[in-house]
Amino acid sequence: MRASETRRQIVEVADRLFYEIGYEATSFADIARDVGLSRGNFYYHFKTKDEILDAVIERRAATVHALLDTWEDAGESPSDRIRSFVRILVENRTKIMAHGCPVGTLCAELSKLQHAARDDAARLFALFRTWLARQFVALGHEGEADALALHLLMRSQGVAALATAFRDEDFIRREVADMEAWLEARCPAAPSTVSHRPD
Amino acid sequence: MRASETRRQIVEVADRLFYEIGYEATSFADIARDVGLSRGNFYYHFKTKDEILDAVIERRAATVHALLDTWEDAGESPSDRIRSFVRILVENRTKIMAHGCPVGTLCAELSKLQHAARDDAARLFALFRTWLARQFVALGHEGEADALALHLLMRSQGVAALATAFRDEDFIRREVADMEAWLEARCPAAPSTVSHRPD
DNA sequence: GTCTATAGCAGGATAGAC
DNA sequence: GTCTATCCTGCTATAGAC
Repeated sequence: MRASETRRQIVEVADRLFYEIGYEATSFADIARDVGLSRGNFYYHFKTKDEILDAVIERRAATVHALLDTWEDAGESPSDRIRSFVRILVENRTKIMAHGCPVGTLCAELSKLQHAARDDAARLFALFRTWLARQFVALGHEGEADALALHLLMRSQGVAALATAFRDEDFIRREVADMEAWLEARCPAAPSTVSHRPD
Repeated sequence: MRASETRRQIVEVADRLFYEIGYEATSFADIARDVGLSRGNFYYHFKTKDEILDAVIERRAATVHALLDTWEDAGESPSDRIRSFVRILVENRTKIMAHGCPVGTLCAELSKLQHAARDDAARLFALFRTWLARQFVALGHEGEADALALHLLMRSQGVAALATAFRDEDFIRREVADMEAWLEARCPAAPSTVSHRPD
């Protein structure tokens, strides 16, 4: 098999295992087994575990970019696009209840390990942050776009964390509906009469 | 030294290390070193790592109970008490930016490891949940007290997660102020004119 | 109750044959 | 590019002296 294809498979499997059982808990043997490789051959493709982590983070960044592009194209209005972001919590509820948010849990794990790739993982959050902020700017919230973006990111992280702890699907749906109502209050079509700060 | 005192020290050190570097990443050698014990002697007190984990979760539950009791006694009104809960995010900001929320990160880690103590850790969340719900009942929100409690827990988890990723103290303060405003709108003294559901 | 010594195993990583 | 065989390290855990 071509090296690039084997490499791609390794990163794909590692991405899944890092998400499902965590970076540290995933061993070379686990990845090799799932790819169908011997442990020895593994090192032809990746010299260290850190290298695989870098490749996985890069892959996730590409996935996030693709996702944001899809929403950008599909959403008629900025608020439709933001709604797409909010709704992934419901769409991915099964995985989230089992393993949390892929970005949030990786960041948390790498932070504790004081891993060098810690900031690279945080940059995945930043992708959502800047994209959301751009949508809020388009909605006319220039001065507070970044704060609103962080607020929404914060909520989605909180929902993911509690959904994992309590495994409560109704809770996810309730909070997503709440985020949509919050968003509705900030659309130019139905402007809030009180304040533009997150509440 | 008395066995019970040594045991207490082990649990105290393990509690700190599990928080700072994570359960799996913490080795017996780490704990033994910080306590000032030989690795061998360790097993006189705890037979397995899981036993230490159980003791740490028990210790954290006691800490949470003590904290809730303090707030219960100190807070003049239920909303004062809830405000105490919200403000730990600011008070513990340095530790939270470095290692996240002790409860949330433990739950996340044990979930990924599919550890048997997973649900015991989630029960730490439940302590806050029922306590907060009781305060909301006292504020006259009987039917939605649990949903409001979960909403506040969700927010605090989200803030902790993003604070760890971005290490942004201003973000924490802004969101805490926001939670206080949200709470203000739900106090009988200044009732919300729109709805009692979290928004 | 504390120590040293050590078993036993799994992980990351390497060498070299094919 | 893939394999087997192997090394080293660090971990959990045990045995037994003091």
